[in-house]
Amino acid sequence: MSLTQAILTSLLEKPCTGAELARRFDKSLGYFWQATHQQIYRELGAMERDGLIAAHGLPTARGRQRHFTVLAPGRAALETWCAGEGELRPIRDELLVRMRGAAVLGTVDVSAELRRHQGLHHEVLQRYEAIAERDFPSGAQRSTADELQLAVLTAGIVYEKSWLAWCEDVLAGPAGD
Amino acid sequence: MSLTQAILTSLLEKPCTGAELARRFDKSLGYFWQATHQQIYRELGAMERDGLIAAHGLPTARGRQRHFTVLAPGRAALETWCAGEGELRPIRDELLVRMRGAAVLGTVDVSAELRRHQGLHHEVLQRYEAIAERDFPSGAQRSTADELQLAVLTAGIVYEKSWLAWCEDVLAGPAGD
DNA sequence: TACGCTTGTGCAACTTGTTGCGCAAAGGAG
DNA sequence: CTCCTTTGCGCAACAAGTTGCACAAGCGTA
Repeated sequence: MSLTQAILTSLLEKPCTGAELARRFDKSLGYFWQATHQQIYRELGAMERDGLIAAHGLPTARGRQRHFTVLAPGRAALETWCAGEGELRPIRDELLVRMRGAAVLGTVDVSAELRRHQGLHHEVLQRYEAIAERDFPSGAQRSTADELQLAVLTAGIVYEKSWLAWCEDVLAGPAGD
Repeated sequence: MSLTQAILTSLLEKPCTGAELARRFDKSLGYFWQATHQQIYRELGAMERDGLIAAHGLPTARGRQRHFTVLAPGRAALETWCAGEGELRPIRDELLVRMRGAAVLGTVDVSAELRRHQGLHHEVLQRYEAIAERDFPSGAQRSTADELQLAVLTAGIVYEKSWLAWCEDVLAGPAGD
C-alpha cells in the first residue's frame, strides 16, 4: 500500500508527530492520497515495528507526543518502491453510475447534479491553481524536485479541468440538439 | 454504496445470474465502478433480504444458478438514489505518490514509469474509443438514454486523454530545458 | 459408468478505509 | 489550585474490498 510510502515521504520532508502528519495529509499529500488520522496512527505503529521509522517517546504512553523520524531501512524501502511499477487505478465515480442508472430508468434528470459537480470541480481547480501560483510562480528558477512537485500539482489541475470540460460538454450537448 | 445501484441498473437492463453480472461488470459497468464476484454475491444476498430483488432458485442450493430480477422497491430505490447528490471522489494515484517521493529522495528517475503509464492510458483510451465507435457511431440518431450512456463513455475518454496529455507534458517539460 | 473440466455459488479470512468514542497531557481562566 | 478546553494518541467496531479455497452441478469424453 502507498500509505506507507506517503508517510515516509512526508516524514523525510520533516519529522513530526502523528497529528502533524494528519494535518499535512489534509493540506498537501492528501490531494492525491487521502488518509484519516486512524489509518496514519495504525500505519505508524506497523512501520515502527518493522524498523522503518523510530520515535522518541514511549509507545504505550497515551496522550504523549511521539515524534517520528525515518531510519535508513525506511529510506531504502522508499527508494525501492519509488523506482518500481504500479497499476492504473480505474475510474470509480458515483456520478457516472447515476447517469447509467438514469439512462435505464428514463425518468430521472441528472443535469442539476452535473451542474453541481461542475461547481465543485471548479472550486478544487481554483484551490490547485492558487497553490501552483503561490509555490511555483511562473518564470521562477526551479530545481528538479520542484519540477516533480509541480508536475504532481499539474496532474490535479489537468484532472479537474478535464472534468469541467466534460460537464460543460454534456450539459450543452443534448440540450443544444 | 453505489454497488447496490450499479447492480440494480445492470439487472434492469437484463435480469441474470450472479456470474453473468460479474462478467458484465468486467466488460461495461466495471469501467467506472469495479466489483469482484464476491462483492456481487454478498450484495445480491443483502438486496434479496431487503426485498429489492428476487431470485428463482433456492437461496441455499450451492452450485445452483440463481436468476435475479428487480422488484418494484428496487426500482424505486434506484430512482431515488439517481436523483440524489454525491461527493467528489478525490484523486488517489500511486504514480503521484512515487513522484512526490522521488522529489524528496532526489535519487530516483520516474520517467520510465511515466512512459509506461502513457502506454497503459493509451491502451485504455483505444478500448473506449472502439466501444464508442461501435455502439454510438457518429452521425447516428440517438435516444436520450443513448446520450447518457455516451456521456459516461466520453467521461472515460476525456479522462484518459487528459492523463495522456499530462504524461507527455511532464516527459517533455524538464527534458526540454 | 467413471473421470476430469468448466461454471456458478458461496464461505472464511484478511486488508484497507471509516466512524465514534475515550483517555492523557498541556495550557489558559476563574 | 481547580476547572475546562484543546490537542495528541489510540482502542473498538464496522464497512468495503480482496484473495483463496471449497463444494455442487453440468457436460464432454473415454
